[in-house]
Parts: sequence; structure tokens; C-alpha cells
Amino acid sequence: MKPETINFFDKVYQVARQIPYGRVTSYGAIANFLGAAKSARMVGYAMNGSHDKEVPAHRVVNRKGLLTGKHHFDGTHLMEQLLESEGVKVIDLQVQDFDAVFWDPSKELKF
DNA sequence: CGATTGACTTACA
DNA sequence: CTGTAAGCCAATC
Repeated sequence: MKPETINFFDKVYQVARQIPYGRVTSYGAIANFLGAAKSARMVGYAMNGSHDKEVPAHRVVNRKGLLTGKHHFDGTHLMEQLLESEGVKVIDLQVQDFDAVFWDPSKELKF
């Protein structure tokens, strides 16, 4: 495993943690922000270990605003409930008004 | 160590 | 517009 890769994972965690309340972002957006636009899967994979990183993975969805990773959470609708609790409307694993709640790290976050 | 898979995305038919 | 293909890279088998 290359040290840079670890940096990549670490950055994913950092960015994910900076997601504002009631906002969501996509794997691709984070990957693009980190300079690995074609490695969106790595972002999702990084989320695999996010459980121990205090990372709000429920705020990270795919490009369509679909909660594809909800199956990796404890409960069945935990991810949806968490988002709903933050004011994000989620219907059938689909974030409503995705564009309105979308949080682009490359625009909102400046390293 | 080679093959398979996966919390994705883009491109082309 | 729907379906299939490929690329990405690390983890798992």
C-alpha cells in the first residue's frame, strides 16, 4: 500500500467530516476534489473504514443522490433517518432536492 | 500471488 | 432514454 494512498483515504475522511449539517456530497465530488476523479470507488471503499473515523458517511451518496451505501449501516433505514433528522428529504433511498443540499468540497472547502 | 469484488462514474450503442 | 462496457485501485478470497 502506497503512503499516498493512505493520504487519499485520510483526505476522504477529512472532507467527509467537513460536510455541513443538512448537506450531502457525492463520492465522485470528493474523489475529484482529491485529484482522483476516476477513483470514486476508492472514496466508497474508504468509507468502509469510516465507522472508526467518526465520519458522517450517511452524508455521502452517489452522484444521483441515491443512498447506495445504506446497506452498510446498522439499521435498515438508519441512513435515511439520519439525513431526515438533518432536514434532508430522503424518499426510497433518493435524496430530494439533491442539487439544493449538494455540498461541493471543491467550492465550499478550500485546503 | 492471481482472480474477484465493490458505499462509483463516464461513455457509448 | 435504457443497457452494456470499461476504468479506477484497494481489499478479500
